[in-house]
Amino acid sequence: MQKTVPHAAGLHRASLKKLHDLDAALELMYYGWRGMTLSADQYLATLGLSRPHHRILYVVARQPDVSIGSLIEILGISKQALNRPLSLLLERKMLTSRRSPEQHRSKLLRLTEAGKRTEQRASDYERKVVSEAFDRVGPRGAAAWMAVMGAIADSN
Amino acid sequence: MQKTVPHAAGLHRASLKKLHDLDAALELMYYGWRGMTLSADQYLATLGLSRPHHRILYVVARQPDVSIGSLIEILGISKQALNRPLSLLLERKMLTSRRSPEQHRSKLLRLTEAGKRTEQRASDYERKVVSEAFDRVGPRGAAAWMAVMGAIADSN
DNA sequence: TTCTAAGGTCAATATAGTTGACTTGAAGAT
DNA sequence: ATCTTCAAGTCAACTATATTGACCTTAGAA
Repeated sequence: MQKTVPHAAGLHRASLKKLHDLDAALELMYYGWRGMTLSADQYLATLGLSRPHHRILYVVARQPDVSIGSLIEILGISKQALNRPLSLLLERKMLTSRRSPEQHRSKLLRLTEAGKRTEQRASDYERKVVSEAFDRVGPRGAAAWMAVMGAIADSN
Repeated sequence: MQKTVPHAAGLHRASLKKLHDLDAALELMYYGWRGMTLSADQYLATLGLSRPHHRILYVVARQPDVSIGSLIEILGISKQALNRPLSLLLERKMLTSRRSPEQHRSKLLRLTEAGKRTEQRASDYERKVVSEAFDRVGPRGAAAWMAVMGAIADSN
Protein backbone atom coordinates (compact mmCIF):
# COMPACT_ATOMS: atom_id res chain seq x y z
CA MET A 1 0.00 0.00 0.00
CA GLN A 2 1.12 3.51 -0.67
CA LYS A 3 2.01 5.98 2.00
CA THR A 4 -0.12 9.07 2.42
CA VAL A 5 0.97 11.62 -0.16
CA PRO A 6 3.70 13.80 1.36
CA HIS A 7 2.95 17.26 2.47
CA ALA A 8 3.41 19.32 -0.72
CA ALA A 9 5.47 21.98 0.98
CA GLY A 10 4.56 25.64 0.75
CA LEU A 11 1.89 25.10 -1.80
CA HIS A 12 -0.01 28.26 -1.09
CA ARG A 13 2.60 30.76 -2.29
CA ALA A 14 2.84 32.87 0.83
CA SER A 15 2.61 36.58 0.10
CA LEU A 16 5.68 37.90 1.82
CA LYS A 17 6.72 41.51 1.92
CA LYS A 18 9.22 42.20 -0.87
CA LEU A 19 12.49 43.62 0.39
CA HIS A 20 13.99 43.79 -3.09
CA ASP A 21 12.86 44.17 -6.63
CA LEU A 22 13.85 40.65 -7.53
CA ASP A 23 12.37 38.89 -4.51
CA ALA A 24 9.30 38.02 -6.53
CA ALA A 25 11.54 36.32 -9.07
CA LEU A 26 13.30 34.24 -6.39
CA GLU A 27 9.98 33.08 -5.01
CA LEU A 28 8.66 32.30 -8.47
CA MET A 29 11.65 30.07 -9.15
CA TYR A 30 10.92 28.14 -5.96
CA TYR A 31 7.20 27.79 -6.55
CA GLY A 32 7.71 27.24 -10.27
CA TRP A 33 9.93 24.24 -9.67
CA ARG A 34 7.41 22.86 -7.20
CA GLY A 35 4.51 23.61 -9.50
CA MET A 36 6.09 21.85 -12.44
CA THR A 37 7.00 18.69 -10.56
CA LEU A 38 4.07 18.35 -8.18
CA SER A 39 1.61 16.44 -10.35
CA ALA A 40 4.35 14.23 -11.79
CA ASP A 41 5.55 13.40 -8.29
CA GLN A 42 2.04 12.53 -7.22
CA TYR A 43 1.69 10.20 -10.18
CA LEU A 44 5.06 8.60 -9.47
CA ALA A 45 4.13 8.15 -5.82
CA THR A 46 1.16 5.99 -6.84
CA LEU A 47 3.73 3.62 -8.37
CA GLY A 48 6.02 3.77 -5.36
CA LEU A 49 8.53 5.79 -7.37
CA SER A 50 9.97 9.24 -6.87
CA ARG A 51 12.12 11.95 -8.46
CA PRO A 52 15.37 9.97 -8.73
CA HIS A 53 13.55 7.14 -10.48
CA HIS A 54 12.05 9.60 -12.92
CA ARG A 55 15.42 11.19 -13.57
CA ILE A 56 16.85 7.78 -14.45
CA LEU A 57 13.92 6.94 -16.72
CA TYR A 58 14.11 10.37 -18.35
CA VAL A 59 17.78 10.06 -19.19
CA VAL A 60 17.61 6.45 -20.40
CA ALA A 61 14.62 7.33 -22.61
CA ARG A 62 16.73 10.00 -24.31
CA GLN A 63 19.95 8.06 -24.41
CA PRO A 64 19.18 4.39 -25.00
CA ASP A 65 22.04 1.96 -24.35
CA VAL A 66 23.59 4.40 -21.95
CA SER A 67 26.14 2.74 -19.66
CA ILE A 68 25.89 2.88 -15.90
CA GLY A 69 29.02 4.95 -15.73
CA SER A 70 27.64 7.55 -18.13
CA LEU A 71 24.37 7.62 -16.26
CA ILE A 72 26.24 8.37 -13.06
CA GLU A 73 28.01 11.25 -14.74
CA ILE A 74 24.86 12.67 -16.30
CA LEU A 75 22.89 12.48 -13.07
CA GLY A 76 25.84 13.72 -11.04
CA ILE A 77 25.42 11.21 -8.22
CA SER A 78 27.58 8.40 -6.89
CA LYS A 79 27.14 4.84 -8.05
CA GLN A 80 26.05 3.92 -4.55
CA ALA A 81 23.32 6.54 -4.68
CA LEU A 82 22.28 5.32 -8.12
CA ASN A 83 22.21 1.70 -7.02
CA ARG A 84 18.97 1.70 -5.04
CA PRO A 85 16.63 3.40 -7.51
CA LEU A 86 18.27 1.65 -10.46
CA SER A 87 17.88 -1.78 -8.88
CA LEU A 88 14.23 -1.05 -8.17
CA LEU A 89 13.60 -0.08 -11.78
CA LEU A 90 15.30 -3.25 -13.02
CA GLU A 91 13.37 -5.36 -10.53
CA ARG A 92 10.13 -3.73 -11.66
CA LYS A 93 11.14 -4.44 -15.26
CA MET A 94 11.04 -0.81 -16.28
CA LEU A 95 14.64 -1.09 -17.43
CA THR A 96 16.72 -3.79 -19.04
CA SER A 97 20.43 -4.13 -18.63
CA ARG A 98 22.63 -6.14 -20.95
CA ARG A 99 26.28 -6.45 -21.77
CA SER A 100 27.25 -4.77 -24.96
CA PRO A 101 26.86 -7.01 -28.05
CA GLU A 102 30.66 -7.13 -28.40
CA GLN A 103 30.75 -8.52 -24.87
CA HIS A 104 32.07 -5.29 -23.54
CA ARG A 105 32.70 -4.59 -19.89
CA SER A 106 29.94 -2.06 -19.52
CA LYS A 107 26.26 -2.68 -19.28
CA LEU A 108 23.78 -0.94 -21.49
CA LEU A 109 20.47 0.28 -20.16
CA ARG A 110 17.22 0.52 -22.04
CA LEU A 111 13.62 1.17 -21.14
CA THR A 112 11.09 -1.62 -21.42
CA GLU A 113 7.63 -0.80 -22.71
CA ALA A 114 6.48 -0.37 -19.11
CA GLY A 115 9.40 1.93 -18.46
CA LYS A 116 8.63 3.99 -21.54
CA ARG A 117 5.01 4.30 -20.50
CA THR A 118 5.89 5.45 -17.00
CA GLU A 119 8.54 7.88 -18.19
CA GLN A 120 6.15 9.31 -20.71
CA ARG A 121 3.29 9.75 -18.29
CA ALA A 122 5.42 11.36 -15.62
CA SER A 123 7.09 13.69 -18.11
CA ASP A 124 3.70 14.43 -19.66
CA TYR A 125 2.51 15.86 -16.35
CA GLU A 126 5.46 18.20 -16.35
CA ARG A 127 5.12 19.12 -20.01
CA LYS A 128 1.43 19.79 -19.56
CA VAL A 129 2.14 22.34 -16.84
CA VAL A 130 4.78 24.08 -18.93
CA SER A 131 2.70 23.90 -22.07
CA GLU A 132 -0.31 25.59 -20.47
CA ALA A 133 1.91 28.32 -19.11
CA PHE A 134 3.48 28.85 -22.54
CA ASP A 135 0.05 29.07 -24.11
CA ARG A 136 -0.78 32.02 -21.93
CA VAL A 137 2.20 34.08 -23.04
CA GLY A 138 2.54 33.10 -26.68
CA PRO A 139 5.65 31.97 -28.55
CA ARG A 140 7.62 35.16 -27.91
CA GLY A 141 7.02 34.86 -24.17
CA ALA A 142 7.97 31.21 -24.25
CA ALA A 143 11.17 32.04 -26.09
CA ALA A 144 11.98 34.72 -23.55
CA TRP A 145 11.41 32.25 -20.71
CA MET A 146 13.77 29.78 -22.35
CA ALA A 147 16.39 32.49 -22.84
CA VAL A 148 16.21 33.59 -19.21
CA MET A 149 16.38 30.04 -17.91
CA GLY A 150 19.29 29.25 -20.20
CA ALA A 151 21.19 32.25 -18.90
CA ILE A 152 20.47 31.26 -15.31
CA ALA A 153 21.40 27.64 -15.92
CA ASP A 154 24.71 28.63 -17.48
CA SER A 155 25.59 31.24 -14.90
CA ASN A 156 28.10 29.03 -13.09
CA MET B 1 36.03 22.82 9.70
CA GLN B 2 33.70 22.62 6.75
CA LYS B 3 33.02 19.49 4.85
CA THR B 4 34.19 19.28 1.25
CA VAL B 5 31.68 21.09 -0.91
CA PRO B 6 29.08 18.58 -2.11
CA HIS B 7 29.12 17.34 -5.61
CA ALA B 8 27.06 19.96 -7.47
CA ALA B 9 24.94 17.41 -9.25
CA GLY B 10 24.58 17.42 -13.00
CA LEU B 11 26.33 20.71 -13.39
CA HIS B 12 27.33 20.22 -16.97
CA ARG B 13 23.88 20.30 -18.54
CA ALA B 14 24.00 17.02 -20.36
CA SER B 15 22.87 17.31 -23.95
CA LEU B 16 20.25 14.62 -24.20
CA LYS B 17 18.26 13.79 -27.27
CA LYS B 18 14.92 15.60 -27.19
CA LEU B 19 11.95 13.27 -27.46
CA HIS B 20 9.44 16.09 -27.22
CA ASP B 21 9.22 19.73 -28.05
CA LEU B 22 9.10 20.73 -24.41
CA ASP B 23 11.92 18.52 -23.15
CA ALA B 24 14.30 21.45 -23.37
CA ALA B 25 11.97 23.42 -21.09
CA LEU B 26 11.87 20.62 -18.50
CA GLU B 27 15.64 20.45 -18.44
CA LEU B 28 15.96 24.21 -18.22
CA MET B 29 13.72 24.25 -15.17
CA TYR B 30 15.97 21.69 -13.50
CA TYR B 31 19.23 23.40 -14.37
CA GLY B 32 17.74 26.83 -13.78
CA TRP B 33 16.82 25.99 -10.20
CA ARG B 34 20.30 24.58 -9.67
CA GLY B 35 21.94 27.53 -11.34
CA MET B 36 20.10 30.05 -9.25
CA THR B 37 20.80 28.39 -5.92
CA LEU B 38 24.30 27.06 -6.48
CA SER B 39 26.38 30.07 -5.50
CA ALA B 40 24.09 30.90 -2.57
CA ASP B 41 24.36 27.32 -1.32
CA GLN B 42 28.13 27.46 -1.58
CA TYR B 43 28.19 30.66 0.46
CA LEU B 44 25.82 29.18 3.05
CA ALA B 45 27.97 26.06 3.27
CA THR B 46 30.95 28.15 4.35
CA LEU B 47 28.84 29.13 7.37
CA GLY B 48 27.68 25.59 8.03
CA LEU B 49 24.20 26.53 6.84
CA SER B 50 22.04 25.20 4.05
CA ARG B 51 18.82 25.73 2.12
CA PRO B 52 16.38 25.26 5.02
CA HIS B 53 18.29 27.81 7.09
CA HIS B 54 18.13 30.26 4.22
CA ARG B 55 14.43 29.69 3.77
CA ILE B 56 13.85 30.51 7.43
CA LEU B 57 16.02 33.64 7.25
CA TYR B 58 14.33 34.71 4.03
CA VAL B 59 10.84 34.45 5.47
CA VAL B 60 11.64 36.08 8.80
CA ALA B 61 13.37 38.95 6.97
CA ARG B 62 10.17 39.62 5.09
CA GLN B 63 7.77 38.98 7.94
CA PRO B 64 9.38 40.20 11.16
CA ASP B 65 7.71 39.02 14.38
CA VAL B 66 6.36 35.98 12.61
CA SER B 67 5.26 33.25 15.03
CA ILE B 68 6.65 29.76 14.90
CA GLY B 69 3.27 28.42 13.90
CA SER B 70 3.01 30.80 10.94
CA LEU B 71 6.54 29.99 9.90
CA ILE B 72 5.66 26.31 9.84
CA GLU B 73 2.69 27.06 7.62
CA ILE B 74 4.62 29.31 5.26
CA LEU B 75 7.48 26.86 4.88
CA GLY B 76 5.13 23.91 4.67
CA ILE B 77 7.16 21.67 6.96
CA SER B 78 6.46 20.04 10.31
CA LYS B 79 7.49 21.68 13.55
CA GLN B 80 9.90 18.83 14.15
CA ALA B 81 11.54 19.48 10.80
CA LEU B 82 11.70 23.18 11.59
CA ASN B 83 13.17 22.58 15.01
CA ARG B 84 16.74 21.70 14.04
CA PRO B 85 17.56 24.53 11.66
CA LEU B 86 15.63 27.03 13.77
CA SER B 87 17.51 26.05 16.93
CA LEU B 88 20.80 26.39 15.12
CA LEU B 89 19.93 29.88 13.91
CA LEU B 90 18.92 30.91 17.43
CA GLU B 91 22.07 29.39 18.87
CA ARG B 92 24.16 31.23 16.28
CA LYS B 93 22.31 34.43 17.21
CA MET B 94 21.01 35.01 13.72
CA LEU B 95 17.47 35.04 15.08
CA THR B 96 15.88 36.27 18.27
CA SER B 97 12.75 34.79 19.76
CA ARG B 98 10.62 36.56 22.34
CA ARG B 99 7.16 36.26 23.75
CA SER B 100 4.79 38.82 22.41
CA PRO B 101 4.84 42.10 24.39
CA GLU B 102 1.37 41.31 25.73
CA GLN B 103 2.80 38.07 27.12
CA HIS B 104 1.08 36.10 24.46
CA ARG B 105 1.38 32.38 23.98
CA SER B 106 3.27 32.59 20.74
CA LYS B 107 6.87 33.50 20.20
CA LEU B 108 7.90 36.14 17.74
CA LEU B 109 10.95 35.72 15.56
CA ARG B 110 13.22 38.44 14.29
CA LEU B 111 16.55 38.59 12.55
CA THR B 112 19.56 39.93 14.38
CA GLU B 113 22.01 42.09 12.48
CA ALA B 114 24.09 38.98 11.80
CA GLY B 115 20.99 37.22 10.56
CA LYS B 116 20.09 40.10 8.28
CA ARG B 117 23.59 40.16 6.88
CA THR B 118 23.59 36.46 6.13
CA GLU B 119 20.11 36.50 4.63
CA GLN B 120 21.04 39.42 2.46
CA ARG B 121 24.26 37.93 1.20
CA ALA B 122 22.74 34.57 0.41
CA SER B 123 19.76 36.15 -1.36
CA ASP B 124 22.09 38.53 -3.16
CA TYR B 125 23.81 35.58 -4.80
CA GLU B 126 20.47 34.41 -6.11
CA ARG B 127 19.32 37.86 -7.16
CA LYS B 128 22.59 38.45 -8.97
CA VAL B 129 22.08 35.35 -11.09
CA VAL B 130 18.52 36.32 -11.95
CA SER B 131 19.42 39.93 -12.54
CA GLU B 132 22.13 39.10 -15.04
CA ALA B 133 19.78 36.80 -16.89
CA PHE B 134 17.10 39.50 -16.98
CA ASP B 135 19.61 42.00 -18.33
CA ARG B 136 20.17 39.80 -21.33
CA VAL B 137 16.54 39.70 -22.36
CA GLY B 138 15.33 43.17 -21.41
CA PRO B 139 12.28 44.17 -19.41
CA ARG B 140 9.77 42.55 -21.74
CA GLY B 141 11.60 39.25 -21.58
CA ALA B 142 11.81 39.50 -17.82
CA ALA B 143 8.09 40.18 -17.61
CA ALA B 144 7.39 37.18 -19.82
CA TRP B 145 9.55 35.00 -17.60
CA MET B 146 7.62 36.16 -14.55
CA ALA B 147 4.32 35.49 -16.28
CA VAL B 148 5.33 31.97 -17.29
CA MET B 149 6.65 31.15 -13.83
CA GLY B 150 3.53 32.55 -12.21
CA ALA B 151 1.36 30.38 -14.41
CA ILE B 152 3.45 27.31 -13.62
CA ALA B 153 3.48 28.06 -9.90
CA ASP B 154 -0.29 28.43 -9.82
CA SER B 155 -1.01 25.40 -11.95
CA ASN B 156 -2.07 23.22 -9.01
C1' DT C 1 -9.36 24.74 38.11
C1' DT C 2 -9.53 22.68 34.12
C1' DC C 3 -9.32 23.13 29.17
C1' DT C 4 -7.02 24.59 25.03
C1' DA C 5 -3.46 26.39 21.94
C1' DA C 6 1.35 27.17 21.03
C1' DG C 7 5.51 25.62 21.60
C1' DG C 8 9.08 22.06 22.54
C1' DT C 9 11.08 17.44 22.72
C1' DC C 10 11.93 12.47 21.95
C1' DA C 11 11.79 8.28 19.32
C1' DA C 12 11.29 5.78 15.19
C1' DT C 13 11.18 5.85 10.33
C1' DA C 14 11.93 7.21 5.27
C1' DT C 15 14.53 9.05 1.54
C1' DA C 16 18.35 10.68 -0.80
C1' DG C 17 22.52 11.32 -0.72
C1' DT C 18 27.76 10.77 0.83
C1' DT C 19 32.69 8.08 1.47
C1' DG C 20 35.34 4.10 2.03
C1' DA C 21 36.41 -0.56 1.39
C1' DC C 22 35.79 -4.21 -0.71
C1' DT C 23 34.37 -8.14 -4.57
C1' DT C 24 33.21 -9.71 -9.26
C1' DG C 25 33.65 -10.22 -14.01
C1' DA C 26 35.41 -9.24 -18.50
C1' DA C 27 39.30 -7.45 -21.45
C1' DG C 28 43.75 -6.62 -22.52
C1' DA C 29 48.74 -7.14 -21.83
C1' DT C 30 52.93 -9.69 -20.85
C1' DA D 1 48.09 -18.65 -18.80
C1' DT D 2 48.37 -15.43 -15.46
C1' DC D 3 48.29 -10.58 -14.21
C1' DT D 4 46.36 -6.13 -14.42
C1' DT D 5 42.93 -2.91 -15.22
C1' DC D 6 38.46 -1.12 -15.28
C1' DA D 7 33.33 -1.14 -15.01
C1' DA D 8 30.10 -2.67 -12.24
C1' DG D 9 28.14 -4.25 -7.90
C1' DT D 10 27.88 -4.62 -2.86
C1' DC D 11 28.31 -3.62 2.09
C1' DA D 12 28.76 -0.66 5.96
C1' DA D 13 28.64 3.61 8.27
C1' DC D 14 27.36 8.17 8.06
C1' DT D 15 24.78 12.84 7.13
C1' DA D 16 20.90 15.72 6.15
C1' DT D 17 16.23 16.59 5.63
C1' DA D 18 12.13 15.26 6.11
C1' DT D 19 8.05 12.50 8.08
C1' DT D 20 4.44 10.56 12.29
C1' DG D 21 3.28 9.74 16.69
C1' DA D 22 3.53 10.52 21.48
C1' DC D 23 4.17 13.28 25.04
C1' DC D 24 5.29 17.45 28.04
C1' DT D 25 5.26 22.49 29.21
C1' DT D 26 3.59 26.97 29.30
C1' DA D 27 0.26 30.36 29.53
C1' DG D 28 -4.09 32.35 28.60
C1' DA D 29 -9.25 31.47 28.72
C1' DA D 30 -13.52 29.38 30.35
